[in-house]
Amino acid sequence: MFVPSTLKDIASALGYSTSTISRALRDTYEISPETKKIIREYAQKINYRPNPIALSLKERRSKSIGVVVAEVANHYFSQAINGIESIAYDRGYHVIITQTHESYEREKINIQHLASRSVDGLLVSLSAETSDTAHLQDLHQKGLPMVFFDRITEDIVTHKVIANNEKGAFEATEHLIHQGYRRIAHLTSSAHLSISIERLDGYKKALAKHDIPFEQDYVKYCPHGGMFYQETENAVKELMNLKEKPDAIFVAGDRLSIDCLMVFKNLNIKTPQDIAITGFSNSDVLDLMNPSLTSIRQPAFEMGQIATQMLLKVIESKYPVYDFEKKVLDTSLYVR
Amino acid sequence: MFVPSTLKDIASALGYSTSTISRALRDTYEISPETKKIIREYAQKINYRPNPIALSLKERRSKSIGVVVAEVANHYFSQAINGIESIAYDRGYHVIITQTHESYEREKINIQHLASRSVDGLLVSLSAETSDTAHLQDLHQKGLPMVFFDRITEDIVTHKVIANNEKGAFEATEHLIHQGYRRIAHLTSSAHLSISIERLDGYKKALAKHDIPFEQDYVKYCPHGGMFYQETENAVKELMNLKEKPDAIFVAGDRLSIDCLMVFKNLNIKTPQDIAITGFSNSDVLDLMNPSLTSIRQPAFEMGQIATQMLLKVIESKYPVYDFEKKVLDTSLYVR
DNA sequence: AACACCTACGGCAACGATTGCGTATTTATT
DNA sequence: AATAAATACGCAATCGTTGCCGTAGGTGTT
Repeated sequence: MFVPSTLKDIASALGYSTSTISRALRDTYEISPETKKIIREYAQKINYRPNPIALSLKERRSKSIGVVVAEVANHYFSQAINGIESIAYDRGYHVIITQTHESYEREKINIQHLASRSVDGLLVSLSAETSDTAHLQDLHQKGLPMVFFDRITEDIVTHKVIANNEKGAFEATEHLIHQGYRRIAHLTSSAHLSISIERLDGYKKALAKHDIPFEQDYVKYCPHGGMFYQETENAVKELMNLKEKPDAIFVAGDRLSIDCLMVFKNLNIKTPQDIAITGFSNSDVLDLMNPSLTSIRQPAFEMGQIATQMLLKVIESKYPVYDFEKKVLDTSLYVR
Repeated sequence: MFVPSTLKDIASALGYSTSTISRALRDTYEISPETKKIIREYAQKINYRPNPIALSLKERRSKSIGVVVAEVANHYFSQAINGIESIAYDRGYHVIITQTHESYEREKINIQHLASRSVDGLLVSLSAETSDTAHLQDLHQKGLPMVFFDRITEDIVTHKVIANNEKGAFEATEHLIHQGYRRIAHLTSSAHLSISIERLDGYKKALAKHDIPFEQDYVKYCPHGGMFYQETENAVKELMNLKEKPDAIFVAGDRLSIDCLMVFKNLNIKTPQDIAITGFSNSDVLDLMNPSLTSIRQPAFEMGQIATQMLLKVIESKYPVYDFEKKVLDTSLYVR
C-alpha cells in the first residue's frame, strides 16, 4: 500500500530523534551544519515530503481555499476559477473546486464538507436554488473567512466582488432599444439571486429611460438557472405565445443565453427576424454561433483574482477584520 | 477565529472522557442508552462534526480522490468530471479537481500535491506536454492507486478507460471521404499523446482503405493542445499554404476543433466551400456553430463513471490488485 | 578552579479521533 | 457466599509534525 516516508523513518534510519530531523530540515540554528547535511541528503534521497495532513491538524489551517460555483462547464465560472488559481497558487494556497449544479442541498453539503475539511476560507457564488443562507451565516459567524463573488447575499457582511450587473443589463437592453425594438422580454435565472435582481433593475431602467412601459408578463424566471433544458424551452414558449409577442429578448445568464439559442434553433425561431437577442455570456465562441448573440461579458478572470486577494487578506490577517468592501467591476458589450 | 467543536469540548462539558463521547457517537454497545442519548443530543446541539483531518491522519486515508485534467473549460473534461462526481459522491468520496493547462510542470506539481495531501487515489488524463511519466510511475510503484482516462500511458500498468479513438477517427475520416473529399489533412494535439497516436492511426487506416496516399505534410501537430490560439492558427495557415491545398480537415481534439473554427472565421475561410471539417468534440452547442462541425463525440460522462468505479475498486481492495483492464468505449458520429 | 554559558541534540506533549486494554461496579450463577 | 460474567466507562497509544524544556559535554571567563 501507499505509505510515504516520515520523519520517524529518517530518524530511525540515521539514528537521530524526530525532533532533530524536523529541525534540520527546517534549518534551525540549533543543528550543526554537518548533521544538517547528512539529514538533508538522506531526505532528498528518499524524496521526503512533510505530511500536510499532520501539519493541518497541528496548525489548524490547511493552506487551501474552497470554491463553490454552480458548474465548471460555464465559461464565466471556468474563467473565474482560472483567476482564482492564478492568485492562490502564487501565494502557496491550493484550490478545491466544488459544483452545486444549482442545487441548494448540494451547496449545503459541499460547504459543510469544505469547512470541516479545514479550508482556510471560502469563495462562494450561490446556487440558483439558494435563498436561505443560514448554512453560510453559521460558518461566517464562527469566524470562517469567506468572500462572495457574482451571486452574493446581503445577509452576510464580508467582502464581495460583482460585475456592474445593473449597468450591463441597462446597456444590453438599451442596445436593443437603439436597434428599434420596443417589446423587449427578459429571461432570467431564479428571482432571489442577486444577479437576477440587479439585472432586472438595469432592464427596467433602460425601459423607463425610453418611456417603454414595463410588463410583468415579459419577465420569465428559470428557478434552476437553466440546468434543465425544458425549463428554458417552456419560458421561451410562454413568451412566444403571448398575444403581444416580444420582438426582442434580454437573457440574464451565461448558460441561459446558450440554452436560449438552442431553444430558438429547435423551435425554428429565427433571429433577428423573429426575435432579437442579447445576453450575459462569457463564452469565447459566441462569434461562431448562429443565430449570433450580442453579449455582455463580465471580467470573470479578474473577478476571480480580486475575490481571492480579498479572501487571502482576511485569512492572513492577524486581527479580526471588520472593514469590508464590495468591489464592482464594469462589464463590456460585444455587439454582433 | 474559526474553531470547530471537538470531542474534548463535549467531554469536558458533560463530564465524560473523550473515549466515551467517541463511542457514544459511533454507537458502540458498551455505552448505556441513557448516556448515548445525553451525548448525542448535546453533539447535535453544538453541531459537532468529526474532524476529517484528524481522521485522515489516523486512518491514513482521506476518502477523497484527485482528478488531473487539462482544463475544466473543455466540454469533454467537464462532462467526465460530472461522471466522476456522480459515482464518487454516492460512495462517500470527495473529488479534488486540478488543471494542468496542458503544462508538464503544472502536472507534476498538482500530482505531487494531491499525493502528499493523502488522496486515496488518482484519476489522470495526461497533459499535452507530458511525455515523461516518471512522476506518476514513482507514485504508482509506491502503491498509490491510479486510473488513467482519455490520455493514457502504456508505461504504467493499471486500469485505463479510453474511447475507441482509432475507430472514431476512422469514421470521421471516412465520413469526409464519402462526401467526396480526397485531400484530407489532420490537425492534432502533441505527437506523443495516446489519443493523438490512436486518432492518427484511424485517420491513416481510413485513407488506406480508400487508396488515398498518406502525406506527412497533411498532418499538423499542436504541442500545447491548442492552449495558444496562435499555435492553431499557424498550423491551419501552413496547411492552407501547401501547394496541394487540402480540401478537408480532420481535427483530433475538443478545444482544437473549436479553435480551428475560430481560425477559419478570422482568416475568412469558408466551410465547406473552402475546406470541410470534422472533429472530436463534446460541446453541446455545436449545433449552433457556423461554420458547422460534424463531430465525433466521446461518452465522457460514462468514461468518468467507469474510471471512478475502477479506481474505487482498487482503493477499497483488501489485497494488492494485479489484474488490470483497459476499457474501450465507442464514440458516436454526429453529422451536421 | 569554579562558574556561567554555549552547542547540539533528545524527550515529551499537543493537535483530534479511534481503539485495545484495564477496571470498578453491578448482576448473575452455582 | 464465593465466583464468574457482564456493564459502563477511563487510560493511553497512535497517526506525523512542531515547540517547549531539559541536558550532557564542551568552551570561555575571572
